[in-house]
Amino acid sequence: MGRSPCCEKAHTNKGAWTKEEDERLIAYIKAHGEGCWRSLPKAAGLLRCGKSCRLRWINYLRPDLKRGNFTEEEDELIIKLHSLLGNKWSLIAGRLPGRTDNEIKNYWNTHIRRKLINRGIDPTSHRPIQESSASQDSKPTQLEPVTSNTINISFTSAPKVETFHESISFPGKSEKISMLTFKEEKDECPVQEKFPDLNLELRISLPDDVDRLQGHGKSTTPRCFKCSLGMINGMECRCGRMRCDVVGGSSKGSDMSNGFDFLGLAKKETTSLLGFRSLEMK
DNA sequence: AAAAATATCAACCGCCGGTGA
DNA sequence: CTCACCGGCGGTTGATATTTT
Repeated sequence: MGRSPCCEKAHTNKGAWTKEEDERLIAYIKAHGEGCWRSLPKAAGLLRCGKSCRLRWINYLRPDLKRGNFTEEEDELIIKLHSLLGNKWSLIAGRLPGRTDNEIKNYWNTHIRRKLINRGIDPTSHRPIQESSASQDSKPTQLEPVTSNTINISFTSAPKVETFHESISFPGKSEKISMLTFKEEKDECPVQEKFPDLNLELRISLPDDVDRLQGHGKSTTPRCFKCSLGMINGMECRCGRMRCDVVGGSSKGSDMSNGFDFLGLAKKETTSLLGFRSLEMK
């Protein structure tokens, strides 16, 4: 069963907006406010799709838009936000009053990318190009096979965040997983210095076994995701019959196939990409 | 001056998550 | 729980403007 189209395409205009259409849209929103984009075109007497109206309003007609060239400060802020957030244009736009996600996205693709490349910086990973290309491709997050039995998870696009290595081994598995884990943001943060009001509210944390991290005990049993979220032994726990926080649990209880294969790490051929950032963002 | 190449950016498309019936 | 609807997002396209040859 397919989804119905957002509007009647046969009777809608497409392409550039005319001045008259703009005026109608502005007048309608001034009178009735934003909302219910689906019914707006009809109510406003526009032969446009609701999405098209929304886009036009958000990106070009809104009175609080800044327009004009980006300042050097805005450039740097965009670069820094991009290094932290990746292509989350709406989040980036949220930190630049008067700028839209579309505008920033276009500006990034046409100006900033080139600017960074000229500086010798890979615009995707925000690392020096040589280093970046040496570590495989330019995806923001990736699994890099380090040795035949070690998998390294790196978060290449967050250079300002201090990381430390952590090795995790799984019973019955020959692989050892070496993770780059986030400690906390370093005290010096140019973005915050320059923009003290900036509240990035970024918390990157995959809850993990505290004992293991602190070196207490010899637990090598991975918790299921739900347990990691503090749902130990609850209905939500999918680890199987064992307490999944039991130190050195039995092969049954610790078998990855029995538990929650978080991020698919149990797979031997782990060459797929990890959407770490998207996990955290959503 | 004209043609070709390149840059810019407004707009579209398809997908996704939230929500309510 | 499922389904449909809606708003929102990110990637991409294509028309137009500008620069280069």
